[in-house]
Amino acid sequence: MGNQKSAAVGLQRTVAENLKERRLRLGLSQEEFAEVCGYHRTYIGSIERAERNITLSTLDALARALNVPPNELLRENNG
Amino acid sequence: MGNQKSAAVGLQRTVAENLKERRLRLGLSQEEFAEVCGYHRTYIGSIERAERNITLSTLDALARALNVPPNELLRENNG
DNA sequence: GTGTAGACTTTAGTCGACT
DNA sequence: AAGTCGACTAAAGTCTACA
Repeated sequence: MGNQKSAAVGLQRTVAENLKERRLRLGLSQEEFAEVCGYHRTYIGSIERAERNITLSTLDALARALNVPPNELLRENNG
Repeated sequence: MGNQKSAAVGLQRTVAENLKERRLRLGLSQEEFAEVCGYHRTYIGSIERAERNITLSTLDALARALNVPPNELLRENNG
């Protein structure tokens, strides 16, 4: 077997879906949510479009703002 | 409340502990494991020392090499 | 209220050499 | 077999302006 490096687009999509769903559940716009977690509006948008390969610290900040454990954002909701 | 940005050292430690434990369980050295997942030996070492704020793609690569779901590496093992 | 594009700054990730 | 120190390249993250 070769190495295991990948683009991890799947994980990006999972985070994107979970983020959007939970943000809307809180009744927040991207703009409002961005302010809560301290990121720029356009950056939050690009994460929700699964364009971003975010770091642990960003994942943590999103999770805190959503009031969920970080690993929750990586959970696939097939149901 | 202000924004939610953080250094996420807690998450880094969680990943570090899970990675080391599972790598050892597979009977692999850092060097051997590094080759499996396609990263440099010194980089894997620094992740295990919780010095690194890794991205989703790296988390994914580590998880694949360990044959566990990515969110497993973010799970705190207090028990 | 969101998407896109671009220029910019910071940091993740690479690697060799020595301990 | 693992840690540390750099120097380097690639990409994360910031922000403004316009659609």
